[in-house]
Formats: sequence, C-alpha cells, structure tokens
Amino acid sequence: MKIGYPCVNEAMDCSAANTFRLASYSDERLVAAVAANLACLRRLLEWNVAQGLLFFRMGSGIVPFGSHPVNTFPWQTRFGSEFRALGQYIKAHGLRVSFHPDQFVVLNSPDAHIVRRSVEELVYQGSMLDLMELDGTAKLQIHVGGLYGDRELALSRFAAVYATLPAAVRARVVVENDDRLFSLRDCLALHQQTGVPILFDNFHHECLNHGEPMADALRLAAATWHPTADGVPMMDYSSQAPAERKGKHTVSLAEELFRGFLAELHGLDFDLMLEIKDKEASALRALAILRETGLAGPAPTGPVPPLALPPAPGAPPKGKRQKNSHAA
DNA sequence: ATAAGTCAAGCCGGG
DNA sequence: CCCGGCTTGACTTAT
Repeated sequence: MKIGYPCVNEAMDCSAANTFRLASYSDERLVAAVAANLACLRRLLEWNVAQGLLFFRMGSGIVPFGSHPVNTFPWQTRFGSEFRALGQYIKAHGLRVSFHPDQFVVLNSPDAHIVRRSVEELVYQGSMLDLMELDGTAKLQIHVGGLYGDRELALSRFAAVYATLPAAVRARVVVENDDRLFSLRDCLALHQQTGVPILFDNFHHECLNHGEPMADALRLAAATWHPTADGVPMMDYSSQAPAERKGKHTVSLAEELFRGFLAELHGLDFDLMLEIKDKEASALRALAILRETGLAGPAPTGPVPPLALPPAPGAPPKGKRQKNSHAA
C-alpha cells in the first residue's frame, strides 16, 4: 500500500504548475515553464521518496496548453530526455504516479467537438507517461461525465468513445465514481461493458451510493483492476469536513475515521491518494498510521532532508516563487 | 508590494 | 438564471 497526495506540496519552495495566459503564448515562455515544472517535479519526487510517500498525482499543467492548438512546439522531443530521466527515477524508487485530467475532459458528451478535445487532452497527458517510459500501471483518472438527462445513454456513449481511444490512452484510463451523478454501481456497470478499471473514491461513495457497505464497495472496485496490467488498485481517500457543506473535503486527516477505514479493507491492497486540503502533511500522518499497523514498509533509513529543500545549486535567479521572502 | 480580477475548456444543481 | 464546485491556484493588471 502506497500513500500519495495530489499535485501540490505546500512545503516545497517551487511549483510544478508554472503557466501563463493563452494571450501571452510564446514558444519561449512555453520552454521556460516546462523546464521549471520538470525541475520542480524532480525535486518534489525526491522529497516524496525521502519521506516514504510513494504515490503522487502530477498536475495537468506540466506543459501549458499541452493539448491546445496554439501549442505547436515539439516539447516531446525538446524535453524527451528530461521526461525519460524522471521516469527512470520513478521506476528506480518504486514510485506510482497518475494524472487526473480536469473537468473539461468529458468523453460522453453529445458534442463531438468536446469529445475530440477531451481525447486530445488524454493523449497529451498519456504521452507524458509514455515519454517517461512508464507501464500501464500509471493511470489517467477521469469521471464518466455528464448525465444529459439519460443515464443509460450517457453510459453507453462513454463506452462507445472508450472503445475508440488510442490503445496507449485506453491502457491508462480509469474511471472514478463521483458524488452526484455516477455512483459506484454505475461505474461497475460501465466496467462490465468496457473493462475499464474503476477507481474507488470512498468519500464520493458516502455521498452517493445504493446502500453498499464500504467493505463490499472496496472489494467490488478492486476486482475491476487487472493485477499486472493495471497494478494495485488506486483509490481516492477523504472524509467530510466537519460543519461544512456536504461533500466538502476535510482540511486535515481525521485520524480515527482513517483508522476505521483501514479496518474495512480486511487485507485488500490499495494505493491511496489522500484528497485532503493540507496535502503532504496529512499524507505523512496517514503513512505513520500505516506503519503503526504494519500496512506500509518501514521508514527510509537514509538521511531525511529538511521539509523545504535548499534551492538547487545556481538556482532561482529572478525572485519568483519566494513564498516568505522579505528580500527587497 | 499587495490586492483584485481573470483565466482554454463542461456540467450540474443550489441559491 | 447566475454562480460555486470540481483533483490543484497562478497570471496579469490595478492600486
């Protein structure tokens, strides 16, 4: 079981989400942003390895406008060696990575243009994993999409588009149950039709279900993953923020709920993505709990770097990204 | 230097 | 009928 957190490390003094406005697009800005994002991603992964956090969701914006027609720059070749080196690091340290393409990716839209753009976005994100030379266990996590007033039709449109995806993309796509439209039951039906693995979100399931107990839901979702082609089932873990709107993620890990959740696993293996506001801080607490209960390997033995790594040698020339700097 | 407004993209449901 | 929410805030311009 690996523990991860999404996209952002709040203790890190760099961002892997450097971008710019479409209106100010230029190849120069693109190259600068990608270079900065890949360098930061490398440091972020190193920090994760040192802490024993072996699962990570990368942000979708590593290559700004990565699937937009404005971006005709051959970033795949320009940054090929950087992607490959990242992939080698990931494989060498047993890391698991994924992407979660955003809400604009809607494979079951009745609008062919939206579907085409969605596929292009999946191709972009999947190609980053390909450039890293990662196998099919590195996933692209999406939702079913819209309801459009007809659940069955919406599901069958997803299935039809899924069948036409480029093989390299289809090997990576997994579908997550959501909290309002498509429940675990809907997703399992979709799995029956298509074979797509279902990424279980426990909190969404709490918001939208058909009475399946958590332990059953976990087993059903896990069974949709092929042990070798897809790897250990991934899932998103969160819990309700107390005294907040229903469906809002908690700000930090609720440890007793988390312990209760682990008990529901009954030995099932998952890689857990903690969708919790305070990111790596809660991921570290979850990892500590896992180690107590013997569900995760021991803490790394090597020297553990400080929370904020020192800047790389010869580093940030322009005072960008200096979160707490008073230098002026 | 800091704050406000805006940013490529879709969809649903609450107010 | 507009706006917040969604896996994640960052860029740009005004003050």
